[in-house]
Parts: sequence; structure tokens; C-alpha cells
Amino acid sequence: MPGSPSDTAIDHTLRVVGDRWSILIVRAALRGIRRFDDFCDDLGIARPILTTRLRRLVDHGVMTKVVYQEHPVRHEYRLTEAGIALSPVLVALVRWSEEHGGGPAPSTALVHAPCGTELEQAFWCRRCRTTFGPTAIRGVEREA
Amino acid sequence: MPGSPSDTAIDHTLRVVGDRWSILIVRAALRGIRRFDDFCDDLGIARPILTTRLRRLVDHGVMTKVVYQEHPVRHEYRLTEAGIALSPVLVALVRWSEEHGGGPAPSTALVHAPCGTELEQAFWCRRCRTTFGPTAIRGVEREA
DNA sequence: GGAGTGGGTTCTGAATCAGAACCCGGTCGG
DNA sequence: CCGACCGGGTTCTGATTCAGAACCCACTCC
Repeated sequence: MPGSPSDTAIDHTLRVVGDRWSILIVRAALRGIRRFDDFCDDLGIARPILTTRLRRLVDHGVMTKVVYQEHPVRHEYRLTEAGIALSPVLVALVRWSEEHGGGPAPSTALVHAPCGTELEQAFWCRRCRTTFGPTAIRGVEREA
Repeated sequence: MPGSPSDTAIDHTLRVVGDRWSILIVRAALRGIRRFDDFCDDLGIARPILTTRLRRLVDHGVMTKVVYQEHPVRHEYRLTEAGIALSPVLVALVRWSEEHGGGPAPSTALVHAPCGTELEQAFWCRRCRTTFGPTAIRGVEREA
């Protein structure tokens, strides 16, 4: 239901994060990882690929490269607001992995920080003040 | 915040849908596309790649290949329940594309079917009965 | 029996991936 | 002041994967 033929916005997004590594990099960053070598170790990604992925993410405003000390110059990579805004994608993927992905169960659960209850992800209609599932979604044409 | 180092469930999922095409194929399927050539035309994907992607999606239970007529035998590809359950990922991606993706705005809006209001996607805590954003998420270790 | 249709497979070359090795500026210990 | 080390890369090399065009085949329709 999202979009019409050759709707290119999502296509553009997938060019940025639509490979096996970028999403995992964002996920690692959400867990607090910031330094080149830590990404390497955590993800088991080859260094050259990490280089290109980080550069691409920076170019597209998902992460920023900041100097955290001079003498010697050292950088770290942080998520921007836009990067943090990818969380729903991550959460949706984690959810789906748990329920349908097969493979080993993840070792951590995602919870609502204030109360510790496992979170749910839902579609929300502000007019009806109700949550609903994917079958209640429709796509409508929007004027250009 | 999702998961711990080398949490392989999401990794496994990304091996299935973590390329530029699979997600777009699922999106097309959600729009009602079912036949090989229609996927080709709609997505502008090369045929051999579509072949491998469809096979992979079928192998992993995201889609099924069903015969919709004999004489001559014709198949179509439909989403399974698991495939439909990928909607939140799609929606999250579309949302992010609209807000942060740059590129052209999508031509369709996603709405709550019964009332036609544009939908929102949120995290929901059933205990607190409240929605919240990504900054209120925490990951906790789960016992094996 | 010739054209058309659905659903592919087989060729090519180009781009991308993965890993190991190397590099380079700076700092530290002796 | 010399060698080892660390963070953050780049450069090589081969194995996959991508993309596109062309081809194939069973079947139907005219």
C-alpha cells in the first residue's frame, strides 16, 4: 500500500540504508557505539566497507563525524536526529525477526524505559484515538 | 538499543530482506501486484534478479507461489501472513523517507482505512497506556 | 502454423563485497 | 631519540552479486 509505481522516495532511502550493513551500523550506534574500531569489532564488518558505509551515512545526514579530541586527532561517529528517527524501522525489523525471522532469539528485549514493560509498535489514528494493524491501512493519492 | 553484540536474529532477517529490492517487492505485493511481469514493470527490476529475490522470499516464508490456473499453468506470488507482518517496516521506511529522506515526496499518503485520517506510527506501552518516541526505549537483557 | 503471453534461464560485463595487508600521524616508555 | 602501539583509515587482491539484453519453452488463440 505505500506509494504508487516508481515512487522514488523510499527508493532513495533504500539506496542509503538498504544494504545489509547500514542498518546494523545504525543499530550499533543506537547502542552507544561511536568509534571506528568498535563498529568493526561489534559488527564483524570489514574495514573498507565500514569506511564507505560511514561516509555514505554522513553524506546523507544520518550520522555526523565529530572530533572528540585533538593531539592526536580522533573522531567519532554519532547519530543525527535523522539517524535516531530511524529507530522505528529498527524496532519493526527486530519485532519481525522475533516473530517470523527464524534464527536464534535475540538476547535483549526492548522496553518502555520509564516502566520496563516490553513495548509494542502500532499504527495510531489520532482522529479515532485507536491503534490498529496493517490490514486497516489504505493508500490514497495525494495532490502534487 | 536493539539487541547485544552479534545478536543474529536481525542479521538473519537482513539476509532475507536487507537488499534494495526485496523490500520494494514486498511493497509492490502489498499494493496488490502478484505476477512476475507486473513486478518487473512496476519496479523496473531485471528479470534474473526478480527470479532470485522471489525464490528467496518464498524460501523464507515471506511469499508463496500459487498456481492460479492450469492450461496453461500460471503462477502468482502472494504475501504470507509473515509477509504482511512486514508492513510496519515498510511504513516506518516510508515515514522516514518523507521526513528525512530528501528526494521527491511520495505521491500517496497512508491512511487509516475506516476514517481516512493519515496514520501515525508509535511505540505503545500497554501498562502505561501511552505512546512514546524512540528516546524512551531501553534494551534489557533477557534470560536464555 | 505464426504471433502472442507468462514465466522464466543464460549469457555477457560492471559494480560491490570481503579479507588481509599496509600506511600514517601522534603518543608513550625507556 | 627510537621503537612499539593505537586510532583511523587506504590499497591491494579475488569471490559474489548486479544489471541488462537476449534467448527459451509450453501453451493458447486466430
